[in-house]
Amino acid sequence: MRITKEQTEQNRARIVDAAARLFRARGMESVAVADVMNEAGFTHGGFYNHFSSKEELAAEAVAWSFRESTAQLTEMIVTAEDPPAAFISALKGYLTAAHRDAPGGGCPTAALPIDAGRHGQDVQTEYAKGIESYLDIFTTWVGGNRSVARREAVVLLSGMVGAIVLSRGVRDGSPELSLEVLQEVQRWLVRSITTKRAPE
Amino acid sequence: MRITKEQTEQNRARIVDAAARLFRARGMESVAVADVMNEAGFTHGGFYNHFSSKEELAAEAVAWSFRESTAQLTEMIVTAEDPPAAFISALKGYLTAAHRDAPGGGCPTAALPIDAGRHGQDVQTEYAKGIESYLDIFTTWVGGNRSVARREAVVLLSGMVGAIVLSRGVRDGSPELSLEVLQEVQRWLVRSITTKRAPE
DNA sequence: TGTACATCAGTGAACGCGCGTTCACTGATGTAC
DNA sequence: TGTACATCAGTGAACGCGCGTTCACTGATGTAC
Repeated sequence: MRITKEQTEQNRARIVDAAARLFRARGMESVAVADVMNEAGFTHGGFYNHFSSKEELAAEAVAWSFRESTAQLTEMIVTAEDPPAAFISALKGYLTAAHRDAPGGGCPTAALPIDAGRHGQDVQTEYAKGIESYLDIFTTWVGGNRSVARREAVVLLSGMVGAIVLSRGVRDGSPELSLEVLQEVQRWLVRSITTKRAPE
Repeated sequence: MRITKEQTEQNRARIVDAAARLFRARGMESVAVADVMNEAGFTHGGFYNHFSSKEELAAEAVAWSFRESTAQLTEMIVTAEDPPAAFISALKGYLTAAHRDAPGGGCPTAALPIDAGRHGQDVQTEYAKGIESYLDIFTTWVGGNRSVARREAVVLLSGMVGAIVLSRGVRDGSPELSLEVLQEVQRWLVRSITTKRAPE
């Protein structure tokens, strides 16, 4: 059952993509190699034709999800008629119940920080690179002096990530609190960006 | 080898305490029942004399860690000469490498949001109650109009939690970024509270 | 271009190991009288 | 208060199951000539 080289590459990509989704949705520990292979449409035995270990897959899946999600964000902003407005609108969309409830296709920054912290160098390196790419996008669109914007970006990203992880943590325990967190941080975020832009 | 009733209660508490530490440090999935029992100084067989399942322990451990950590915080503020200053100082201490590197004895809000989100009702309920108790403390010490203070508390807590989880996620992958996040969010936090207190 | 062999992606069974949970056993505590 | 039996927390072995990883096998693709 040997397969075309291109087909092999495609299959490998399908595995990474499946892992990227499952890991964000259910956590790296709770997803088995067999789950990933099954999600990708294969039996689990073939896994080691592509990867030397689950850890290696984890690092690639982290890189993959950041690439996908930063590309989406950039695309959304750049193709808009009013990019700065689209940026704010994207950040607002980040802090919604829809994003909270769909971690598998959502932001890896918010889905994986704790899992990343508990994994090895490779995973953490990819995670850190991913965060930097988010910060770069934020810094660009916050505008103004670049080093000031960078600081603002760090604060914005922290607030947004904190809001998502908290809202997910209490979702079933206190749905009101979960929504309150999203709403208040969204309000704060819009206020922060617009006042930064038009000071006084 | 039957044991005194009081001794039984103490032993149970030791198990919960060990779990509370290990779960925050390494995550609920990665810590085995046998690890907890061993940490508490027992063999693992006796676990089910105290708890009906690991899940039940998880819910109790969450409640326990919040009780411990909010009590510490309150104590620290209330016994200080200048409580409002002690509050700010406590928040600053939250955003340090020391706290980042000691999740086992640190804030459960920052250590467990994602684990909590992936667990059952009981765990999430305890987690949500814990967050509310944190928000109550924040709301009190932020001061001013209570509903405004509550909003401020939600934003502060989100920013702080986001900063800690991010700094932990990139610690080994990018130590500089890890510190940058803590530092910038700390700066933002102090600015937020002090300007709120003395507006212009 | 055609042929013959080597390669290797996918399959499905298997291996070891660790985990949550159960169980038989022990002997000191708790309790009924 | 003293005695006799029941209870039950702790021990250590065991059970089943799921996991990461390995392996023998297959047959179409890749390659050397």
